[in-house]
Amino acid sequence: MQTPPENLTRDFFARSVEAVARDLLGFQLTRTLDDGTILSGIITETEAYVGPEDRASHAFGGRRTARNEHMWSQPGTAYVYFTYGMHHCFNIACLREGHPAAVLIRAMVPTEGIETMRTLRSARPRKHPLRDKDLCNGPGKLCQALAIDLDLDGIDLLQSPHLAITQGVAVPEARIQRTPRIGIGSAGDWVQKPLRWVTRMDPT
DNA sequence: ATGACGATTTACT
DNA sequence: GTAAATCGTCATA
Repeated sequence: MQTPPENLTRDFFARSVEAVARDLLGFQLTRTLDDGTILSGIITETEAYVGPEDRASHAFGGRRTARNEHMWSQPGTAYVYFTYGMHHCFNIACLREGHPAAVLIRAMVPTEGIETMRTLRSARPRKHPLRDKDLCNGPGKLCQALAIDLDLDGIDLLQSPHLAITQGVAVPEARIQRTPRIGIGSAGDWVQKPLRWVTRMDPT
């Protein structure tokens, strides 16, 4: 019998977004649907959006709008946005209230509720059946697989019955790769900064 | 009011 | 590798 996963504290998110992005690797993300279905997985890829100085951030230059309001919220708040007319992305606010920093959760390895995730990911007709490894290996895919949409924008991850993060396995530095962020068009110096963290959950 | 664009994904050549 | 899908958001007017 294992001890239940330890819930995170506010302090975990009240740190630099880089530290949180790194430490979230290996942690468990759990979504509870309204019908009680549990969906969860182990986080394997994150990105940090640092603050007003970050040209790739929605909050660059101190922009504060209805969409990105929850980047500015207290640490542990979900920031969910809709993009490309069809995808959602899930982030978590970090550091402190009033400072727009957030970690984008880009990918996870699904561990529970896989068949439900496959159904959610196949809402639209699909050419080929989805392999497990393709369910949550991208920020839009992960949101679709977990039924994360704007309803969850602004929720507190330390309080929500719908979405939670719990401590998982420690991931050693040797298993972590840092790279520039994905999909950043033009953001000057910020394009190249190594603000993406990736790990592999399968043995090498 | 309008237009360009996007922290993406999928299918096709 | 290239392109289409698809629409809310934001800056400009």
